[in-house]
Amino acid sequence: MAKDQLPKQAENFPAWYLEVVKRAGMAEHGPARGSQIIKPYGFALWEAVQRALDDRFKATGHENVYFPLLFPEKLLAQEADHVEGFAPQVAVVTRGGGEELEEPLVIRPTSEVIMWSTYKNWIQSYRDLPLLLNQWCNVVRWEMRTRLFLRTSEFLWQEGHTAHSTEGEAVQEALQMLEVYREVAEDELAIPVLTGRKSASERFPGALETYPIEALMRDGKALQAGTSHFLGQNFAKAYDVQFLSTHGELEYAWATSWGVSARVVGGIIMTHGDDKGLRLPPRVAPVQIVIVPIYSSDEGKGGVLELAARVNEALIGRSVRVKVDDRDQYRPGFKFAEWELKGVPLRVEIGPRDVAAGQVTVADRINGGKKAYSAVSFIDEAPALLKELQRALFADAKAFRDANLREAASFAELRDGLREHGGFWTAPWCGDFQCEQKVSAETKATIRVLPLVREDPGAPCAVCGKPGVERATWAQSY
RNA sequence: CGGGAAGUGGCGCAGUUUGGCAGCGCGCUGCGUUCGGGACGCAGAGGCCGGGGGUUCAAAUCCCCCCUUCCCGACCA
Repeated sequence: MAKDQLPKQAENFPAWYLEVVKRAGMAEHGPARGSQIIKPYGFALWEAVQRALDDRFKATGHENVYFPLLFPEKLLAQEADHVEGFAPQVAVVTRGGGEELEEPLVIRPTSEVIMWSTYKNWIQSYRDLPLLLNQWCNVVRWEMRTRLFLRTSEFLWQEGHTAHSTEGEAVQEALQMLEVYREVAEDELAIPVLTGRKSASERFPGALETYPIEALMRDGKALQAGTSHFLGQNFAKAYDVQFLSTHGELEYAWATSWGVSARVVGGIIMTHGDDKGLRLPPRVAPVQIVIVPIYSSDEGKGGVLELAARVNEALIGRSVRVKVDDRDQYRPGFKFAEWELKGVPLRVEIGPRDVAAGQVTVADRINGGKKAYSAVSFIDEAPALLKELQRALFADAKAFRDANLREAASFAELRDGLREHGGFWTAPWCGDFQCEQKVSAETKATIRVLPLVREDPGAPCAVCGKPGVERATWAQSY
């Protein structure tokens, strides 16, 4: 009988989540308020996400850079909406070298300010544009309430900051990166997402449009897994970034910024996890196949380890991330449970019976179940099997998301649905902040997305009954 | 930042009410038996009881301040 079981996912989702994060060896709390230490297994997953994103950034012409962690506080004050939005969450360094600093330094909560105040020096002509830069870094935001991966006071992310000569090009850039994020979420992380625009009240401070990807967690709450912003000329004007156009006129540059953080690691856990722990998408799983050798006597041991080593090498030859768990101190049942907790997509069991039959026993973490393969055919089929599991995991998550993406015809239905069922609820909206606020006040939900292209819903606002201007999608969220 | 709960070997906890030798389970180390779904025996190691101050002959235990974590709100990737 299994000892030391996880909390049931359905009974206490937050406790289940924290247990998985800790027991799978992904992260633990750090010593400072809201900080976290990311452990090797969690970091390996983040690295896989980084690779998937970075490959696409390069493919779309972006270059990586690094800007300072600290910059003078007064720089922050130049863009009104931006400073107002971030001031409460900014950490400030006031001492250095054993003395009070004359000029306090802020720890970046995001880098629009330091980058755009520098872009001023880099951009003179339309020939300097577009400027397509990204950086992988950490940022600090003094959040009131924190949770491992999902909201920590310091977090890892990438932030792209681009400058363009025309409004149209900047909007296209923001939408292009939204599409990159959608593709990484769905094709790599197997997380189906909604894309769209944010309402004015949910927009990034200083942005004209914010385009998010929104995912649905297994407890019915939404998670913003990435955002792309069209910033207009706000930052160019605040930091005086002007260029000479083809017509010889001085113009302000157009900006975008976009980011994905290590929060998505939490998103993977909460999208795919079950009562046994994680289920990882093969494309980003640090270990795709684990081989567990089983032997009951020293005589059987040699043959088992030999077959395990052969399968291991053959899989490495097929570019599979494979690991042989030959730890002597644990028995097979313990290893099975542990790798299930860690979410490894396929587990290969090789024991004396398998050696005798020239076969391997393969357990499937995504769909469940075990199946015997001849060693040779498993080696041949493994890459295709992993592809199939990736597809199955996405299909699973999508079925759940689609089943929890509902339409509300009335305010009562919207309110009760958000309160009682959770998930996404779509309803016609008049566009007024008052109506948005009323729903939020009664349900704790917020508008997660509006359609990318505004379209008449052909029905009155579910809240006030005035003519609707578009359909809003609501959910409670992390 | 408001309301609630909690911090005791790596992890999970008891002990605090009523002050008096710091304990239990898991894990860890060694040896042996085991090994196809979370093994067992024997012998060990490991703790300024979150931090600082106070009361007392004596503090994990009582008082004050601070820090951190969890849950519920307000804030957010």
